[in-house]
Amino acid sequence: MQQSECYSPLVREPLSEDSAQVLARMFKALSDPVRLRMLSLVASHEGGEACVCDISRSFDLTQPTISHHLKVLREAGLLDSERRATWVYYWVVPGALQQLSEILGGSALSVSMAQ
Amino acid sequence: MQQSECYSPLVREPLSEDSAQVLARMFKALSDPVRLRMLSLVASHEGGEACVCDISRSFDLTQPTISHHLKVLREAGLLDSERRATWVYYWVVPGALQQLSEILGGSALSVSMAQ
DNA sequence: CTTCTGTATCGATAGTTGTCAATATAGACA
DNA sequence: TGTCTATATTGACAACTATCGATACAGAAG
Repeated sequence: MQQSECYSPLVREPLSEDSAQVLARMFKALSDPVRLRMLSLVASHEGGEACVCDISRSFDLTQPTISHHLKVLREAGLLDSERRATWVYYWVVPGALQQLSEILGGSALSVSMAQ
Repeated sequence: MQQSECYSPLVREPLSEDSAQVLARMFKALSDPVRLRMLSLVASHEGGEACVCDISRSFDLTQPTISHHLKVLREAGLLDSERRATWVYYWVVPGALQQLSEILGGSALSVSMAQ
């Protein structure tokens, strides 16, 4: 199996400014420990979704702050949400994490032979 | 092949605060369009490495700013560097990108069936 | 309509960050 | 030694962000 052909986009050629812009926004959403834990909590929650009340219980932060972080994750395209009666449920946008994963790692050995 | 068994760590269970801290630092290094392009430029450069002079030529930024971004990427564990005579060369730390990739995506379908 | 609960938005503030000009450092070469 | 080039560090500043308290909004239940 050839390796030089299956590099990730990031390694195959320099990112365009536009691509970098979009990607940076997604990574920025992941650049906060609280948001990473939120995303992981939602992703690993039963049924693949969690309401804000579930999430709030896991963090020692005020409710507006929780809401703010969820908004950042939603606007980055990582979470989606829906209101059901009194509660709002969040889930991971299908494919979003895998898309980022592929951009970074692509194939297994992408960068390991650079040196 | 079963899918529910090969989820990425992030999807399998809620991240610990410590893990989130470490991960967030790496993602923060990727959260700037300039740094993403720099990383990509180095990774895709001939021989897997580039000197600062190569990098500088691709950005409309002052030299101190270039140097600052490279430092952030180095301190996040994504780039390493070495001085050779007058020039300083940077390369991607082997495995760094793939590690991040695995945490995000794990297996192919990790999140796509959440809904 | 009123009240209660869950969630979002607003406004303010302390802390962080991207950028630059100025300066310092390291090595090559006279 | 001194000078030149490549890179790093320092200091300053504007822009951004994480957080909070106060307030607004949405739906359920009286």
